[in-house]
Amino acid sequence: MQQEMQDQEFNIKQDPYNYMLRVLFNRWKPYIIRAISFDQDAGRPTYYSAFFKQLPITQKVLSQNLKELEQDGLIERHVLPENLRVEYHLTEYGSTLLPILDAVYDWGWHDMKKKDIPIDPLGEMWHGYRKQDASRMHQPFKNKQ
Amino acid sequence: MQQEMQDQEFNIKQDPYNYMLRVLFNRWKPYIIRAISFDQDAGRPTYYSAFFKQLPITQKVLSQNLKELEQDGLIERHVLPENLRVEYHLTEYGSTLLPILDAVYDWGWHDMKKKDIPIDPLGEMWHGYRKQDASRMHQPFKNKQ
DNA sequence: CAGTATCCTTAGGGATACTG
DNA sequence: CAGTATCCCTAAGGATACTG
Repeated sequence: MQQEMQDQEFNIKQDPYNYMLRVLFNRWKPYIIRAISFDQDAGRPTYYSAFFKQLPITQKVLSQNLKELEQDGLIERHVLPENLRVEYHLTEYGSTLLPILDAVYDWGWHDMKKKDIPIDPLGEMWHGYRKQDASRMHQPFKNKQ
Repeated sequence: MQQEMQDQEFNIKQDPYNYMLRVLFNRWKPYIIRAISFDQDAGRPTYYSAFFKQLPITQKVLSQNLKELEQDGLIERHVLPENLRVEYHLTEYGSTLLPILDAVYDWGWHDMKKKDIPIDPLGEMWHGYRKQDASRMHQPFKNKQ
């Protein structure tokens, strides 16, 4: 019985850390979730087009990530037929990730400060590390100027 | 003065989330830190060769990650000249990441359970989700059978 | 407006061999 | 024993064009 146990190796594909790399810790998901959460706090939904006003992400990558986040139960997608817009909301389940994201951001923020690495001010606003300035926070990245 | 603020875009390279993707959330670092922490709890150091008994990682990738972790102040490297071995320890600073890693693992573990995704038992032992079995936990991955 | 579809680039990691 | 050095490969993301 010990033998049948021993012929197993660690399978990273079935481990929660690796799983979380797919579910949450990729290049854009923390920012997408943060953007939705930020709008939610302000009492408004997040439209598909709104992400581009905050994040230099392409449509392909955004759509991919939104689809995965929806399939994983972290966000909800609502189509408004009258004007062809689509709203995104954080689910309650998805919001259970916010404390983790906060802890990660905070650790990183302090480490960067400690090491004198410059920190992006927009991200700081989203996280309350800098006074919020609406005129900057929704300034489009594209069609700038 | 508002103008000079507005002509800035979000620079992901200077944001803590992205920074943490390099510092901590890559394929192997959570496991490396976990392995050292596990040995530390058991009162012993972690030798370079010991990682290969737990993780299917290559020497190149392990060395790379250990070097970064050391440069980032998360682990310490001690050479024992008498027998040419090298020990690795978690620094106090590095151990401040453990609560975050635990929270990430736990969220992922519960999510996988909820969705009936099989979870690797070795990782569960390292995290106390399964009774520890020393005979399995240090079974080499390489030269198996 | 909110997406697909295609093509391309690159960074991270894997395999293997070699070294002080 | 504890690493480098090379070469290779894939998966994630970027650029651009098109669509209901």
